[in-house]
Amino acid sequence: MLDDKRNQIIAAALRRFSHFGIVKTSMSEIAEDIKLSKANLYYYFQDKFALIEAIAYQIMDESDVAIKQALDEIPNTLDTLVRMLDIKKEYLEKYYMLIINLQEMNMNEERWIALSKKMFQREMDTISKIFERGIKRNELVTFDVSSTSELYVALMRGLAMFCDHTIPHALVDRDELDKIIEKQKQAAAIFINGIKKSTNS
Amino acid sequence: MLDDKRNQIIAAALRRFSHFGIVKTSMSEIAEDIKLSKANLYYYFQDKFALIEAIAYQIMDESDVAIKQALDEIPNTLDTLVRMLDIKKEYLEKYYMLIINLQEMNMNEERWIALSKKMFQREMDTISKIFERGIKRNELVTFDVSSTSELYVALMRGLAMFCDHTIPHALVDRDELDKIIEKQKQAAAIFINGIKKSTNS
DNA sequence: CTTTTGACCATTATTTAAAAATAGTCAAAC
DNA sequence: GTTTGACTATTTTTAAATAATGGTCAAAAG
Repeated sequence: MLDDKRNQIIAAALRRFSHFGIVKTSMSEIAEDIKLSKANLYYYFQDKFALIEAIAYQIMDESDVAIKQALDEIPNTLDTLVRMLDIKKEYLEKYYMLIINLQEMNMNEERWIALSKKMFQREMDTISKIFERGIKRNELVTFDVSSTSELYVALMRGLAMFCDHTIPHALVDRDELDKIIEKQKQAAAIFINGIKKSTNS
Repeated sequence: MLDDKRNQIIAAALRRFSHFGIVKTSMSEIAEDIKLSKANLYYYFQDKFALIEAIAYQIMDESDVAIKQALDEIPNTLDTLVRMLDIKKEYLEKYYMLIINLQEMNMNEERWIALSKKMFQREMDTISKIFERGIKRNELVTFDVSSTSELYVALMRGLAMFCDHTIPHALVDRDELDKIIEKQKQAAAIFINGIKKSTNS
């Protein structure tokens, strides 16, 4: 079955990408891993980007499921965001090199920018949902959900990038992950407090 | 006078650094600009770093004066922070290349890291003062000023780095400066609201 | 004693050309 | 519908040669 082969390829690529990164993984290597010729791989995926894109979407879908579950289980807005940060951490650890690479790719090529924007958009949509629920639950004040969730996501990403006070250097240091998450949680708490309906201090 | 020559050198270096950047400016060029031999320049500054450091401190001091003035004129915390962002924007525009370069320098060398940390520290100290005043004025709740101002500065810097939703790429795009400041102001508003004493929504 | 300089060196950047690797194609076979 | 070996065009790596730059120093000038 066509789909099965595609998934096999995706799995092999995912393994290499998340370990060695996108650039350091060649299409031949991926093909060899599952005993295919490179030409055959290109029968299933138009080009390298298409393969990467498929993987990116798969990861996004996968983590969306986990987050949707959290949304059902946790009513409180802040707790949900905190949970979300933990989930994101899991994924970052699991697919480290891949995710890092995805973020700092040939950002002068249309398709890469489009993918990057899509990923940001998906994250924004999730946050929007959480915010909207918070408003409905009368936990948060009314505000422009779109621009605020955009700000929130940018904030969290920026915080990740600017881990210690020295180098920004796009790639998140693996060892500093815990520290980053901690800061993000602290920021989330203040942020939510800043858009919460006041109930006395 | 020794100090006069030093200032002359600093002025010349500042001109070149803020225009062409640190790396693309050679010590010979700076010397030539003010009709000195390179060897003579080294009589006044131990090495290139010492010169850069002197400039960095000068800029920090200069902007500190402007900010201190804002602190005297504006009582409200958020307004003060907004003013601060405007001041920072001015400086960033004025010394663009220099400041950008300063942030992404050989960050594996001790002295650079130290300078970078110092700059962060200075920014943190200013924010701390603003926060402390806000607490004293009974405008803000009581909180750990140190860790919170650290978070605030990191937040703002990260936001600057993560301008549009695509490339993080350490250097702030000059054209996007207005957009960035806008976002920073929005973030500052929510942040302050998040640590403000509630007065009813 | 302070300031200035030309000549000098070591190390780092830049350039260039050749070699190797890689993305992607295609006609033909299975 | 799948699979492949053989092929190209384009990037990446590599390595060597060259140029530029940071930094030193002994000696001269003021």
